[in-house]
Amino acid sequence: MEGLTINEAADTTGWSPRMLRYIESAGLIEPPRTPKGYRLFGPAELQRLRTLRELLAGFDCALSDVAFAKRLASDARLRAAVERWLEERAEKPAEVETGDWLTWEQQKHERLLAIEPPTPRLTETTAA
Amino acid sequence: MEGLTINEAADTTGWSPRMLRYIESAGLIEPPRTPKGYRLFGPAELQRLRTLRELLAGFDCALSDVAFAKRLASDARLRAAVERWLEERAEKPAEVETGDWLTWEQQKHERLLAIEPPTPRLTETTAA
DNA sequence: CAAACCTTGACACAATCGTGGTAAGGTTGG
DNA sequence: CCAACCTTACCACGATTGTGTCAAGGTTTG
Repeated sequence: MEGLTINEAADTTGWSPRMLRYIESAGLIEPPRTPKGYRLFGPAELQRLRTLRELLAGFDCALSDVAFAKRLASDARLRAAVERWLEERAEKPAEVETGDWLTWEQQKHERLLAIEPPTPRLTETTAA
Repeated sequence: MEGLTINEAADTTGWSPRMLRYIESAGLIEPPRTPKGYRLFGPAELQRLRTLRELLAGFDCALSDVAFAKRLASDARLRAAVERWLEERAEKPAEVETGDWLTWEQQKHERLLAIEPPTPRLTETTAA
């Protein structure tokens, strides 16, 4: 047979069998199966699992982070939206002072009212 | 006072003041402060906050996901590591003969070490 | 056949995330 | 001066993540 079973894979990668299933459920690996449904971990999967370990430990990030990175890599719309948001830099309204700022300030109260939910919170410390 | 205070910003963005502080603590916004430490939300911050709302709702992702995306954008080494992991595709070693795959494993190991050097990916992504 | 695997599913539990609330204290402005 | 803001720092609480363990049942193999 070509590939390690889940317990053997656990031994060689340092993950527990439980975690191997969990990682699969998170969409980060996809080991092939035998006709009867047994997972078979080939060299590629094993390498991926070891590298994943180093990745998480070395950069102190979470499985869900890598899962999101995968989503980013495969969903162009999501990636574009996130990039757009990140590039919306927080620039100070320094040059708007010429008058745009005043206009904006004047409109601020209108905008306050424009938010449809009648925000029942007028003071932050609402007794509950 | 060139900017809204936290409660005004909360009203215009739909976030609670509590969440505005939380989002800041997550590193996703960085509103300037008055000399005495009061946060001041300018138009850019407010826009960012509204967009963030749409982003999370529209793609059903979490604040921590966006925070990680920001990390990805600003940390080239992390980005390279994650990309490398994602590209380590589950290329099936075809029909690996029983004696072959150990060598293959070893070669892969060497291959990994080969790309280990700090990949001077200097493609700065404008983020800091 | 029976032991030793594998599968999915569930219960459990610490840690963290997302969110609200409150307290103690400084700042602002009428 | 005093009410209404702001600040940080906690406590609380449901939801999710990460992880172990166990149960019920199918599979492989000595």
